[in-house]
Amino acid sequence: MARKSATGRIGIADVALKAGVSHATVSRVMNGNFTVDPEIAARVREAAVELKYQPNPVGRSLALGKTDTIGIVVPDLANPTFQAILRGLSRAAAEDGYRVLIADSFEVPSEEAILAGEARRRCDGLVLCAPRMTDAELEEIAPSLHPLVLINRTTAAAGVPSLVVDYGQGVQDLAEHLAGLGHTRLAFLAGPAGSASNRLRLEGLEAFRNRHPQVEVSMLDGGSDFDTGHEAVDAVLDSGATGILAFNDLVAMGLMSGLHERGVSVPGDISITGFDDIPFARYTTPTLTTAAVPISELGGQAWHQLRALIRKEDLETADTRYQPRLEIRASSGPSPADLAP
Amino acid sequence: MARKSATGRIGIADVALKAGVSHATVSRVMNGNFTVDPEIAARVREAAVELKYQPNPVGRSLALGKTDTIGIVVPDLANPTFQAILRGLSRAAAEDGYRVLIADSFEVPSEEAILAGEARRRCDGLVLCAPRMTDAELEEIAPSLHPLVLINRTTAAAGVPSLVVDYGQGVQDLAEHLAGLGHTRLAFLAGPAGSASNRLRLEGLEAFRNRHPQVEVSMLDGGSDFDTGHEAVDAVLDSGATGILAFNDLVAMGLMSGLHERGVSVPGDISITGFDDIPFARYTTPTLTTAAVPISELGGQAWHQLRALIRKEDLETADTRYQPRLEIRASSGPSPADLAP
DNA sequence: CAGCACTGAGAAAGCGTTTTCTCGCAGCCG
DNA sequence: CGGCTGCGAGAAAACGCTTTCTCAGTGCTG
Repeated sequence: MARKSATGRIGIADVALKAGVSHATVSRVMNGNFTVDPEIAARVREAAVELKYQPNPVGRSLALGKTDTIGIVVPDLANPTFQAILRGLSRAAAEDGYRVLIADSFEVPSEEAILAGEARRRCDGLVLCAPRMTDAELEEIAPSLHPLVLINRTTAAAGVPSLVVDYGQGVQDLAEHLAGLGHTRLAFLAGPAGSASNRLRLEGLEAFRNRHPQVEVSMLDGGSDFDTGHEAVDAVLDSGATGILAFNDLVAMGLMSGLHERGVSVPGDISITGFDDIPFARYTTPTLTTAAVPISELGGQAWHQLRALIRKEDLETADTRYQPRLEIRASSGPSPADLAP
Repeated sequence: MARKSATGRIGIADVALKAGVSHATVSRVMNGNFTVDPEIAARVREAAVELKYQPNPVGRSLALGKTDTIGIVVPDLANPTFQAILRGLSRAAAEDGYRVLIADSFEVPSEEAILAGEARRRCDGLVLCAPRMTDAELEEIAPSLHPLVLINRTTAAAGVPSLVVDYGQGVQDLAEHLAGLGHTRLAFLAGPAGSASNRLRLEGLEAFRNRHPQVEVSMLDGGSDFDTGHEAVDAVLDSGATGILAFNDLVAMGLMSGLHERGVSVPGDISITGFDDIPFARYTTPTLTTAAVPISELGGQAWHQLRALIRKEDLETADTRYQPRLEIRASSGPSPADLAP
C-alpha cells in the first residue's frame, strides 16, 4: 500500500506520505538536520522505521557527488602481497565508513588504464597497485584519476602520493647476509620482466656487486609464484650457486619444495632467501629467511593518503619509502665450501 | 570553456552543446540507438572524443536502476579460503562486465546484517560468504537482500541458492584414510566454535565413529589459523593420538611446524591431514595430505547463480553441494604401532 | 501595535543519465 | 493536392535524493 515507487522499493516519498510531511523534511530528519520540530522528527523517524526505509545510496551519491567508495586496481588478486594490501586498505577505509571496489587486471597491462578509469568514475578515489603500464601511460592518465595513490610505483605526475617498498635495499641486505655466511656464488631468481619491483631488486644487486666484486651473482629467469620456483630447480643446481635469492617467498617455497624432492639439503647444501615475509614463511621447513615488508600497513597508509586527498587536506605528498627488515630464519646457513675443508 | 557543469567534470550537456544537439540525442548515440541520423551521430561521437566524455555511472545507475556491481560479505579477508572465493567471484563477474564491492565483517556477527544491507543497496546482488549470524537472523534478512547467494550456509528463506562444501564427507574420507593406514587413535583439532563448516565436520566424525567403534577419536579445541595449530602441539602430544585431523590446512601447517621444532617426525610418529588444499599445501615439507575443495570454482559458480537471479532466469535454485576430493600426500603414513612389532 | 528577525517546513531546483512523449517534416497514396 | 504514416530529434519526465529558495507564522522589540 505504501509502496508507490516504480522500482517497488520504498523511497523517501513513501515515508513523507506516511508521516504527512514533505520529502525535504524526511531528508532533513534522516540527515540529522536539527531545524526540524522534534515532534515531527519523531513522527518521521517512526514512519521510517515502520516502513523499514533505507535511503537509496545511488540517489544520494548523485545528489552529493560522492560515493563513499574507493577503488583499487591490482595486477593479480591471487598474489598474497596484493591480498594483504587489499585487506589493509579495506580495513582502514571501513573505519572511516568507506567501502572498496576491486578491479583485477589479470596482469594484462593494456586493461589497467580502462579498469582504472571505470573504477575511478564510480568511486571517490583510487589506489593503483603496482601498475604494469608504462611510465608514459601512467603519467598521462594520472591526472584524470585524481585523487590517486600509487603503491610500489612512482610517477612524475603531480599530486600523486607514492608508497614504495625499498626492494633494492632489502635484496642488498639479504645478499649481505648470505655473503656474511661465506657464500661467494649467489644467484637471483628474477621476477616478472615488466615489474617495477623486480627492477628495483636488480638495481640493488648491481650496487651489491660493486661493493663485493669477489662475490659472483648470476641471474636466472623466473616469475612470481610457486611453480616458477619449483621449475627453477635445474637452473639453480646448474648455476652452482650456494646462496639463492628468490624473487619472493612464494618462489622460495616452490624452490625449497623442489630441492627437497631432489634430496638437496637446505640450508646444508644451498641457502635460500625469500622476500615479503608472508605469514607462511615462518611455517615452512626449514623456516624461511626473508625480508619483511609491513605489507598490510601499506594498505592502511594508502587509505590515509587517499583520505587526505579526498578531503583536500593538503597532507604533504612526500612519497613514503618502506624499509624491509631482514628476518633471519633457518633456510640460510654457512656456505658448504666454508665447512668442507 | 566547454565545462559548465558544477562538478567540473564534463557531462552529457557539454557534448550536446558542442555537437549542437540535445542531451537526448547524445544519450541515444552513446547507447547505440540507431534512430539517429548517421551524420549527426558522427558529429556527436567526434564531440565526445574531443571532450574525452565518459558517462557518469552514478547518473546512469540511477536512471537504469542497476549498478553493474555485486557485493560480497566475508567474515575475514585474511582467510585464504575467502580470498580464493573472492578471486573466483571477481573473475567470473568481470567477464560479464560486473565489478565487486567487498565488505569484511572481521568475524563480528552483529556487523554482518548491517554490512550486508548497505552493500546490497549499492549493488545489484549479494554473495554472503559463510555468515556467522544465527539461522533466525539470516532467514529474516534474506528476503531484503534478494538477489542473494549463500556460500557454505543454507537458509529456509525462499529463492536463495546455496553453495556448500560437504565438509562432513571430506572429514570422513580423511578419517577413513588414516584408519586405513592402521591408526586407531585419532584427534580432531576443531575450528571456530560458531562456524557452520566446523559443525559439519563434527557431524561427519560422528558418522565415522559409528562406523568404526574401534577407532578412538578425541576432540581438541582449536581455531582456524597457523597459530592455533602451532599452539596445539602440547595438546596433540598429550592426546596420544597418532593421526591428527586438523580443521584446515593452515592449522595443519602450524601444527607440523610446531612438531618439527619438537623433533617429532611427520608422518613417522604422527600423521597429519589438513583441509581445503590451499596452494601452499603441496609445498610444505612433508607435503600435506588434505581434502581438496574447488574453492575458486565456488566463487565462479556463485556468480553464475547470482547472474541468473539478477536476470530473473529462473535457473533452478537447487542447492549445489561440492564433494571434497581426497588428496593424499606425504604427511600421512602408516601408524607407528603397526610398524613397531 | 507595527515592523522585523527568526524559525520551521514546503516547493522546487538541481545531480547526470535514460526514456517516453511530442511534434515538425518529408514522403506516399488515394 | 490533402491527409496519413513514419522517421528523427527536441522537450520533458523520471530515477531518489539533497539543498537552496521561499514563505507563512511566531515572538520580540522599539
